[in-house]
Parts: sequence; structure tokens; C-alpha cells
Amino acid sequence: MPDGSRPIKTKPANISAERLKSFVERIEKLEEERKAIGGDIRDVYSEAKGGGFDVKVMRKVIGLRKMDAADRDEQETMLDVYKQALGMV
Amino acid sequence: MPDGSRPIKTKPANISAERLKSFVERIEKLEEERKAIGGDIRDVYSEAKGGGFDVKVMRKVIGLRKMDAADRDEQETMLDVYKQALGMV
Amino acid sequence: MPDGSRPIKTKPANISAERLKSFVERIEKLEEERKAIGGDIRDVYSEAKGGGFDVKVMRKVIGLRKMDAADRDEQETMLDVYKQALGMV
Amino acid sequence: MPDGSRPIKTKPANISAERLKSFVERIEKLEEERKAIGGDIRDVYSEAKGGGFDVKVMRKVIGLRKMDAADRDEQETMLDVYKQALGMV
DNA sequence: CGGCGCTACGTCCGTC
DNA sequence: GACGGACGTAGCGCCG
Repeated sequence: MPDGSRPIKTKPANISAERLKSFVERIEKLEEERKAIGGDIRDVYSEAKGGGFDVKVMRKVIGLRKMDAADRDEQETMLDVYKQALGMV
Repeated sequence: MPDGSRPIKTKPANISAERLKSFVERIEKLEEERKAIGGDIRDVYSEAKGGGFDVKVMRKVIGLRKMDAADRDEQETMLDVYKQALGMV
Repeated sequence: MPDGSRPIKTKPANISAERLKSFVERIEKLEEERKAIGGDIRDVYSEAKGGGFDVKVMRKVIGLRKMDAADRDEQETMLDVYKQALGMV
Repeated sequence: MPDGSRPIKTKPANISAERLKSFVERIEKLEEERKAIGGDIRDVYSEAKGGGFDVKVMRKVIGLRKMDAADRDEQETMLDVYKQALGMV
């Protein structure tokens, strides 16, 4: 391979480094935001607790509401599965 | 039972229910936002993957950037010690 | 630090190496067993499939049975939580 | 019910139900065993932790033992490349 | 190879 | 402040 071709190769590498850096930074920024929201959630629980509510029960209730939604989804997918199994495309 | 007592008792209960509902909804809203950001993060990883980057390695690097240098050394040292103890030269 | 103290330190290290090795080997053995059971499970599915059963539906059904059990547990813990919340220790 | 007609139709269905039930139960039993072993593994880790070992590092070492040397080098090389690209000398 | 279900890991919370 | 418990999220192996 002739010498002249090397620089041609190094540039894509730099570009990749640039792009990698860009991806990583975008992700890190998003993770920060997500973490911040976690802090907000904690604050709301604290506020509720200060207002005399039982945090444990609140968590449980919120969890239940999620599970109910999940159950509904599950039922739908089950329906699909059974329909498929019965050839009701 | 005198007239005055009932309202005094029922009203605080309603207020509590209102406030509880408010807290729960605020939390659920925040959790949705957090989940959405998780989706964004996944999208960025997908985009990077499409650009030829190795997602697994990216995650590892991002993890390393979160640790400070001391912790990193600590971990590596421990790992070496354990490897030696197990004859994994 | 006087020279004499070093050997005192090296011996526990060796003992630790022994113990570490022991722990690691126990874990690896257990993981092998677990993996083997995974193979058995796969075999049963294969057998069922050979007998004309729909594996996907079977998995779904088994998953459902797990969820039902989980729901039952959840209800019990909810009951406990509410009892606690209401001071019905 | 007369002996002749009904059993011819009901019996195969019952047999299938029987067999399906059998398969499902075998699988569920195996899954229980697998889960139990998972518990045993956790116990060993706990015991090791109680003996002063670092569980996280232990997991890492056990993971490394699962990979062969080539894979290990591969991963480390990739990691170095990405670290360099991000200026994490 | 892409989805999915399970497992494992990190995090947060209450406890001692 | 170390510990265990609960929860959500990420990684992994299986399947189609």
C-alpha cells in the first residue's frame, strides 16, 4: 500500500471518533435528564409524606395501576396467541 | 349528632383524596417522562448501532466515564488480585 | 514495618485464595446444574412440539399461570399494606 | 349415556388435555428446580460476602472464566479503541 | 437477527 | 452506615 493512502484512512477514523463522541454525549445528557426526573419523583413522594400520606402505600397503589395496565395488555396478546393457535389469522 | 360535626369530618377526607390523587398523578406523569427519555436513549443507541458502532462497548465506556479514576483503579486492582488467587495468570 | 509481620499477612492471603477458589467452584457447579435444567426444559418443549402441541401457546399459558400466582401474592401484600396503613397491626 | 358414540370423541380430547397438563407440569417443576438453584447461588455469594469477599468482583471473574482468551482480548482491544477515540487516555 | 421472557444488576428506601 | 428488600432497567439466551 502506497504512503499517500494513509491520510485517507486516518480521516474516517477521526470522523468516527467525532461521531462516537457525539453519540456518547447525547446519551449522557439524556441520562442526566432522566436522573433529574428521578429526583423530582423523590421530591413529590417527600412532599406527600410531609402531607401525612403513607409513601409505601402510595408506591403500592401506583404499582397496582401499572400492573392493571400490564394485565390488560397481556390479555390482548393472549387473545392474539389463541387466535393464531386456532388459525383465526 | 349535631350539625356542625359531620361536614368537619367529611370534608378533610375529600381534601385528602383530592391531594392524594394529585400526588399520584404528578408521579405518574414524571414516570412517563422518565420512560420516554429511556426510549430516546434506546433510539440513540440504535442510531449508533446503525452507524457501525458496538453498543455493548459503548455502554461499557459510558459506565467507565461515570466512575472516577480512583474507583476504576480500585476495581481493576481487585480484579487482578482475584484473578491471581484463582491462577488466571 | 518490621520484616516479621509480612508472613503473617501472606498466610491469610493464601487461605483466602483457597476459600475464594472454593466459592467460585461451588458457584460454577451450581450454574452448570442450572444450565442443565434449562436443557431439560427445552427437551420437554421439543417433546410436546413433537406431540403436536403449540410451544408458543404453552409458553404463554405457563407465563399466565405464573402471573396469576404473582397476582395472588400481590393481593396478599396489598392486604398487609392496607392493614398496616390502617393501624390494624 | 350409551357406551358407543360419545367416548370416541371425548377420549382423544381428554388424552390431549392430559398430555398437555403433563407437559406443563413437568416444565413447571423443572423451572422450580432451576429457580431453587438460583437461590443456592445467591446463598453462596452471600456466604462469600460474609467472608469478606467482593461479590461484584467475584461475578466479574466468573464471567471472565466463561469467556475464552480470544474473546477477552477482543473485548479489551475494542474497549481501548473506544477509550482512545474519546480521549480517555 | 429481532423480539421476548428471564435473570441480574443498580438504586432507593426503611431498619438496626 | 451497613444491611437487606423492592422496584425499574439493562443484559442475555432462546425462539422463530
